[in-house]
Amino acid sequence: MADISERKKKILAAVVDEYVATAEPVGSKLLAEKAGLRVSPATIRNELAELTGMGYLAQPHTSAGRVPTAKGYRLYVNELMERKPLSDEEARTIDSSLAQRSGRRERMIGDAGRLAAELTNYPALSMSPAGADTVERFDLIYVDANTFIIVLLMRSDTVRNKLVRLPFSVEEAMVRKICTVFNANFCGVTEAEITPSRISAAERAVDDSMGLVAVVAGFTIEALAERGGTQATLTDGAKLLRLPEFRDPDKAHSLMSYLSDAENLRRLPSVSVPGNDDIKVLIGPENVAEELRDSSVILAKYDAGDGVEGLIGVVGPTRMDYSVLAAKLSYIAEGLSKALAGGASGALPGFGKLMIPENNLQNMPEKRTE
Amino acid sequence: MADISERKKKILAAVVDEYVATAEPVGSKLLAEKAGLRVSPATIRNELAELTGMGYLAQPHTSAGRVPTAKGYRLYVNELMERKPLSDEEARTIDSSLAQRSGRRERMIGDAGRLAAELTNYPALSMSPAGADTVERFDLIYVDANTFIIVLLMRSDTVRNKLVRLPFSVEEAMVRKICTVFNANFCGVTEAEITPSRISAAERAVDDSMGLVAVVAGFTIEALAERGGTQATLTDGAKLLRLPEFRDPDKAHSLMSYLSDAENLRRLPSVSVPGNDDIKVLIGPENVAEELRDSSVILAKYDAGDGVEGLIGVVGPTRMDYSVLAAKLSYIAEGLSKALAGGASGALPGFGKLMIPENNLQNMPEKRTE
DNA sequence: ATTAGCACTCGAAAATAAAGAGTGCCAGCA
DNA sequence: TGCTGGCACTCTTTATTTTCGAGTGCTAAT
Repeated sequence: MADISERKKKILAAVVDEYVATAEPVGSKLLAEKAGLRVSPATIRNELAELTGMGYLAQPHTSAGRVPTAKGYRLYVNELMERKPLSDEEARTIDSSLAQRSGRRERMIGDAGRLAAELTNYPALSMSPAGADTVERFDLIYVDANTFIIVLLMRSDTVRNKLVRLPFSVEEAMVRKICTVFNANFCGVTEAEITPSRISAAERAVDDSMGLVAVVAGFTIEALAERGGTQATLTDGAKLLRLPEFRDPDKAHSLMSYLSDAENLRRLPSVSVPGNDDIKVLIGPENVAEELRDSSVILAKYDAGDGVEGLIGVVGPTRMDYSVLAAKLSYIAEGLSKALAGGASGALPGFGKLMIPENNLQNMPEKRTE
Repeated sequence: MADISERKKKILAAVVDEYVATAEPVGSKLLAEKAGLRVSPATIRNELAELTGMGYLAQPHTSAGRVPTAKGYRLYVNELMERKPLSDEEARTIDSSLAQRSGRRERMIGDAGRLAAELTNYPALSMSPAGADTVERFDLIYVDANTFIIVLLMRSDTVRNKLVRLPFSVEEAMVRKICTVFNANFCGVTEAEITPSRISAAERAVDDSMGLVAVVAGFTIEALAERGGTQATLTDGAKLLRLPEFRDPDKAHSLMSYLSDAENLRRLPSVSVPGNDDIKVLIGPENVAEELRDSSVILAKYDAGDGVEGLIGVVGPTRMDYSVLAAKLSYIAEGLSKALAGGASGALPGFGKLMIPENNLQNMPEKRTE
């Protein structure tokens, strides 16, 4: 890959930059002007022909300008592109947006996705692959004779709960006993380890003939299963339609349908690609899915705490400004990591910010500026 | 509106049916065959001309067939269309899909949306306008010296919680005291009623100098605000792109962008229209938003319990099969009402179904058949 | 009132023509 | 050997024209 002249690199970079900006195949004449080289179009043409032969460029038809191939983009991303730093203003926008909401973790991740979509003008996707979670502590709140609440404090510092209404009555002591048993036997346990036999054992231990233990265990399993799977969401898919490469409704439809299934999103980042590890770029055919063959995905890692890693990124055509997108996404990911570390699990969340008066005086729910 | 001959009605209905099916303007010859009338195309032409004059039909250009106007659709929806009952098979599909998931309320509503989208092949929207909620009961779970969990049991039978980590330590007694005070003073209270003065009073009552009361109050406000607003989501927006009327990418973009803002969705059903009250049909220009001017929305009411009403529906072009869509949506809405009433708040949720073994043996999360 | 007949309109699709951008290659020049 | 200007050629894009046909509105006859 390094067996490529300096001048060719410069030309390739210029082609990519130009094509990314205009979406039109770029020709020798334009390059002669724009690329910093002081050579004639004819010379450029020779170089272009060679680059095409090497597979970095392609031409839509015999008599058109050149367009980068996936291989061309790959080289560009790995070696050529200059890492553009964010403008101060953008950095500030991101900082403040992320600082604003120190709410629940899921919500912050969702918000980060929205932010990414807004800032990049591409559909954003956000994933939080919670590693196998476990219950840290069980609480059963006895409400009345036929109502109690299950509260699970998870190792991931999230809390799950469920209100249970019974068609018969139980005594508070019973609820307490169940709680104790669960805390003794099901803390730190993974989903797979909640076996029917262990449940029966617990049932015997508390002398439960009414299936209460089963209810609590069922909910626990549910909570673990939900946390165990990666959450993946797409924000603002409509933004695709603005792009010239998706003016063909069939293409747009195929891609958008594909992306609207969360299952597909989850599978997305499974490919491994050369290059930086904090930011992952999947270019066109590097994607496994047929539907993504002429689209690219840029993903940035963030740290969701406890060593769990999430991803936030954008989807778009192969023709994207990888350098600025990568910069923006890294910055967002970094900010998100900090926000999650600082806010959600560390010190008292937004202690200064959550104070009542301000919060309550602007009491219209969910006012977002867009 | 009733000043319209029986034959005209028949013809109008035929035009609508045909146009809905084919998306092509329909002409006199076809109508002469399809509509049950035993008259010649020429006669039909006369009638068509009159219907056009009355504003029920329009022709795209001088020499094309007729297309229903919004007014035409309105008449069709209100008087003409035959309420087609669902096929047994469809009914069964819906029943079983809804019965399957007896999870949390929000989840069920979301699932119903997905079901609607799948069954109708249109983007679905689901809204749950929870009326002003209040807290029924506060619980503070003391975890360790600098951690506790806030658990709010709401009147709507949902539970909200938050994990609080403190940068200093508190005693269990203190947490208990705060809990007592909140239960005494903030149960059944709306968001607006949580005033700074009441909070200060509570702070004095428990001798809180560290802002713990403020944290709990802040979370309470947040929970109330969130519940108070209508939740609205769109499922499967990509389905729009399959329709001929959205082959124009600009149209598609405009509508999809509009729909991807939840705020817009919330505003949607504010118009009141003539006709049945359980199912609401907004036809083209009856919609307030510019972006919806040549689209229609069909919404069915469901009962989310406690007299709170939600909506579930679909969005599409004005050319939709209102009768079958209305039927499907009513059925889903009805089923959802039952499911919510029976499962979530009534008896023990899915007592038989939630049993452990089956649930745990198929332990791959979220396997949905699609 | 209904119908057959017919001239007419107007869009969609097909056919044709013109324009333009960019290439590849060759021959000349440093 | 590498660069450059020149030039013929290719192939898309766009515009223009032509053709075709579906559907109408009107009139006159039943």
